[in-house]
Amino acid sequence: MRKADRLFEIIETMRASDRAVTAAELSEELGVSERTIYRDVAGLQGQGVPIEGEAGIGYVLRPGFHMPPLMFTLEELEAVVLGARLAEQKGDEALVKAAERVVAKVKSVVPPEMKTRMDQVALYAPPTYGAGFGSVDLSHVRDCIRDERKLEIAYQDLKGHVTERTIWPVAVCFFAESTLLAAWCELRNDFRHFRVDRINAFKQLDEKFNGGGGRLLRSWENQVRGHYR
Amino acid sequence: MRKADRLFEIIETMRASDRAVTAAELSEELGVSERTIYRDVAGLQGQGVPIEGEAGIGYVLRPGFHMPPLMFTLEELEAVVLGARLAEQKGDEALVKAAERVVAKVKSVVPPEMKTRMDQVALYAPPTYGAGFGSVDLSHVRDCIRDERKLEIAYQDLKGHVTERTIWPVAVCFFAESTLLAAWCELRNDFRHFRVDRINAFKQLDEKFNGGGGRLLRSWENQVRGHYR
DNA sequence: ACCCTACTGACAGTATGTGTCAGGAGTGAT
DNA sequence: ATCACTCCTGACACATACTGTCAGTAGGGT
Repeated sequence: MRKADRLFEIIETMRASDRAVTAAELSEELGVSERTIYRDVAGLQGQGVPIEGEAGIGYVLRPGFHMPPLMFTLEELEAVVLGARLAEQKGDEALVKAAERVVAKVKSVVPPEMKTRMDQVALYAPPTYGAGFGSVDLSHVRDCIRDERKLEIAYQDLKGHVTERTIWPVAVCFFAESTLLAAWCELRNDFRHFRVDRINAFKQLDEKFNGGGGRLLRSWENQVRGHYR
Repeated sequence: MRKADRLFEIIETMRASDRAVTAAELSEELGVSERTIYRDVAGLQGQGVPIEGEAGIGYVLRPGFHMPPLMFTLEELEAVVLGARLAEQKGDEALVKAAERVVAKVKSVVPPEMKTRMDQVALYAPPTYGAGFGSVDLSHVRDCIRDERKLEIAYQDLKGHVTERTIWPVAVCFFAESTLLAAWCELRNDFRHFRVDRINAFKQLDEKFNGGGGRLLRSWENQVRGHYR
């Protein structure tokens, strides 16, 4: 149980200090070697804790680690809860958990009298039956979208023909009836939409594609928009 | 780095859940044995985290434990954005605006590099066509639910018969196909569900009902839950 | 140029975490 | 009163993750 709270201590120490904190100071305070401090900090950074280190200076904790109090109106809180409940019905497992945590976090930064209101939000999104994702784990797909990682899929079209394709995943669309994966298809050399329940197999490739920080997403959006009009 | 964030996950999971969480559930979710969960929980309790465990029930995180909530993760931000987009498709006008404001507020507290990510969330909820609300302004209905104000409606049933009822609105349910208003019906002296697109007229009464701060809502939830099983 | 600092890699010993098994005790429903 | 469920504890063996030491690279500030 030593390491677990040492990580916590590191953050607290950085937050308490106004100037930069050196690894040597932390090492002294926590009674471990500097090497361990460097490892711990690397681990924290890997977890997304915004610690910045500069040679010759030390470490500083960039603001944005803790959540500042947010003020929401009653109506906005209802929107948060309804949104989460809808997301819970539509999303994959990881997204469901994320949605629950969002509500919990919002609840914990909101003034006390609002908290009970959040438990009583009278907006419901009942389960949409049979909206399964087949063999595909959507959370992996979302990871690939974020990382701009290529995917190799076996896809079964309307007539039952199976084709293997390498695709650049762009977006996931939650239609009422089905869930689609929008992607650039190397086979067709164009954007295509794949119903996730018809994807028989998928493999995450090491190869990445260059999405240009949302450029590919925008171009897909434009194409879809044009299509719908 | 596995144990450190597992401890954190345990707390988050407990806080996110409204009911008690069993060690088996945690073990499943975190991919470790139950024995490890018991050890972790014991460790957290030793550190002063107010986790209460009761045999036959599970674990609950006693309120009053105020660990400063951490900033949203990427996945949680995705859930916020998806939730808002779904709410925008399902909700009434006021709720749509509220959902937009939620995203704006969340974006304002998130570290800069996350903001661009939020613009690039690749989860879409296309409009569900023909999900109109008829003549009913749902935002008024939601006001009445919050205020525990009675409603007088003219309701057209499946056969086209119109009845006038005084109801105590309890909840709004967003089904894929339609939107329902759950309410205590004074005419039937029981809970009833009204499709909002079949409500011909509705008038907000000055008279209030006593919902007992969510008691009526809970009793409706229980009745529905029983119905579905 | 010099010191301070953040970083990285390799290596070896050990402390620590983990699963399995086995059992005790309390709770709530039937 | 039984049963199913749950929290909880102890023991033990195995694996692995953690740690310190040493050595070296690179960047910042004066």
